[in-house]
Amino acid sequence: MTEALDERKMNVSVYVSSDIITLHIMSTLRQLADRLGVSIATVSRALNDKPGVSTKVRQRVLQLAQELRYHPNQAARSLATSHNPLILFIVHRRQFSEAEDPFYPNIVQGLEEVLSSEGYGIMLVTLSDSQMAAGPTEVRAIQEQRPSAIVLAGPDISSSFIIATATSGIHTMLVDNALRNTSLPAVLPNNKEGCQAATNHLIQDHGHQHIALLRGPEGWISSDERAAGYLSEIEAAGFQPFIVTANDTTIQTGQEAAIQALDVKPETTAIVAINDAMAIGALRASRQMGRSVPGDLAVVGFDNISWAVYADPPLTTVSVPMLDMGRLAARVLLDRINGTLTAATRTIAAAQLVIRASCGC
Amino acid sequence: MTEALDERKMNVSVYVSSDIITLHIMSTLRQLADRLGVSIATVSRALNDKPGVSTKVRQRVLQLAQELRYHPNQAARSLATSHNPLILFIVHRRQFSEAEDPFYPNIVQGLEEVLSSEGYGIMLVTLSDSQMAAGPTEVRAIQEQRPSAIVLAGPDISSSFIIATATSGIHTMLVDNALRNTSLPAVLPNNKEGCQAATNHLIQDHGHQHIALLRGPEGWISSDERAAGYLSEIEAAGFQPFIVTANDTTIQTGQEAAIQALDVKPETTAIVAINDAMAIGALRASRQMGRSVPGDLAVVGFDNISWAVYADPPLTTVSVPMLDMGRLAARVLLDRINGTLTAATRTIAAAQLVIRASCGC
DNA sequence: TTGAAAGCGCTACCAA
DNA sequence: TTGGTAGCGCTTTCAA
Repeated sequence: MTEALDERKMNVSVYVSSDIITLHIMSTLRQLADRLGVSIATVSRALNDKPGVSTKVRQRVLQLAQELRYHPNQAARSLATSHNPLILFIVHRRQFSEAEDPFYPNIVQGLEEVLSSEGYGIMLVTLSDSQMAAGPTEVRAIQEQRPSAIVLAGPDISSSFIIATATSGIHTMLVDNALRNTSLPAVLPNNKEGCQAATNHLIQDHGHQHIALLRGPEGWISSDERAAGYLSEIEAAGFQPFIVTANDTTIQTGQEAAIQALDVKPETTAIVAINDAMAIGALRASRQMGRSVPGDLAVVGFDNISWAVYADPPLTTVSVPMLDMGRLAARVLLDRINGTLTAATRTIAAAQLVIRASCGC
Repeated sequence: MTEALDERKMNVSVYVSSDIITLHIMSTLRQLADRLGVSIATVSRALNDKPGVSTKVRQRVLQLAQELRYHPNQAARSLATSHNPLILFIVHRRQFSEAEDPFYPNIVQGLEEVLSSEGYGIMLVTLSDSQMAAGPTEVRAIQEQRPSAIVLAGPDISSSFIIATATSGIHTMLVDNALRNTSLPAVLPNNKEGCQAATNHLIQDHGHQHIALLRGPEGWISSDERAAGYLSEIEAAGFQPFIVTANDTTIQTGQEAAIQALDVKPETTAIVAINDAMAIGALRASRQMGRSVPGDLAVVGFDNISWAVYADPPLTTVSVPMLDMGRLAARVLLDRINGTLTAATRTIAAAQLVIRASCGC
């Protein structure tokens, strides 16, 4: 089954596997031009919807491109235009753990959905502590790919890294994070209002007076803002705030924080957790300490992850529309890249209280 | 604060934002060569560790590259070498849902970890039903990026798409899927043995005789293999198998399947679910039907997702090392790309029974 | 050991 | 409306 193939000028790659011989032919502008008897410049214009091509020629080009399944070589295009339609999605690499959501999967999904429709790709990058410390100039993907923009996701990206990236002249935006006193575009959920709603629900609808907050590290914007929402409601009601701060926002730390809260202030009758993971930890802690939820202790979370509804009891929480946040981020990014929008933007996605059983309803 | 800058031949991009002016200079081979008084060919050789450069010159090149923070332009390199160090990670886009794990996040994490250390990037692509039907030639990312390899993840990628991709001459591998009668590399957990261990545990250690299986669609290899594991143990023990097949493997379908199982065969005392999502659904169903777990009904899952331990009761399940599967997949891929390994490989990651409370232990 | 130069496939400018 | 052509930044022959 052998055949003499002149590979030299043919742009043909031959793949041999057991008995199958497949030719994967990628056509080029040159080939289209030759077959049509026109110049590659004309073909390029036609394909890119640029003016200066007669409708007749344009149609013939489009037609043939279709037939030959022509697709431009992105590397060549990037080289010629100095523009790579690629977004880098960067997160901090957590060590030692199969984290629940290492990549904000639903946000990435939303981003991918709209970016791909505009011809952009999305590349995932995780940064170790040392890479983060070394800064963006030491991140290969940034330097070698020359992406159109960078998304920095999560509260655990150092602000020095953020600043270095943003000032390096590359479009940068933040997701689930924001930099104060800065005009960096960011998309965030409506943290404060969401947490106000949750806290208020416990106060107004259930009459709780001793409500503890379980939160993550100071400086993590979501924790800070949600805490602010909690505080404003507690103070408006004239109650004493009681806040336990953990160094991470996981089930584990939530459990520990809840135990501490109930130890220190046994009179606590309700807990607001900064996210669902911590809330689930709190559920766990209360079971462990012999308190029934919601009978002896009400618990509300934040995020509305998919497991929240299956917690025992089903978790009252504040729903964060991750998919939409991804889509929003993509839109902002595209606007920036296209220069449509130059003003600073903080995009806020609506977070909504979803009432289930853990609050006592 | 204005300054006349000749941008023409300078490779300088100017970024102006409020008061800051930052120059992001990307040096090129040409610049290194000029500063050193050597040819770009020499610089290229030195940088790429190729023979034919005196150690003296090589050192000077490396030194200067360091100073100028030189990084090669990947687009130019891809164009020149016809090789793009990029892996496409492709999944099927689920409609209408913020799926729990749209991207196998931990697998992606494992992939990224080892691929990035070898200079490869990983790009995420989701395929709609229509794109899947149209085949790989209609996927822009595949045609335009010319990636080094493609990872097709999940059981819901059509085999026609898989075959078309694999025979198109591009390195292809499967994750959490496999094609029978084919030499396509794939990485999978040890499904059958894992499910045997789980089933066997219910039989031997807990004395169950009426054990139902909740599974996903026929043809989804993980479901098939796990079901085979269940069957072999049930039959070895001389019991009657009882299998409920759902059309997806979610909490929702698990709940429905469990209800159906308990309706049809109320004598069922134990349930093996094909994954943790379905197992959590089963937990839910049994609560709903007034059966306590594990008292009236034992339940075991598969996957050991991070929430399994926090289910009520904590879920006995079979742990699948997602992170390792990603790493393994990356290794296989790199071997393929480098031509180190040409033989077909099915890589099996060890799945292990982890015993918690839902089985009755 | 070095350098010159021919591409890789495309865009964009300048002439015709 | 067209075509010719000079790059984009790099790799890789081929000569020197």
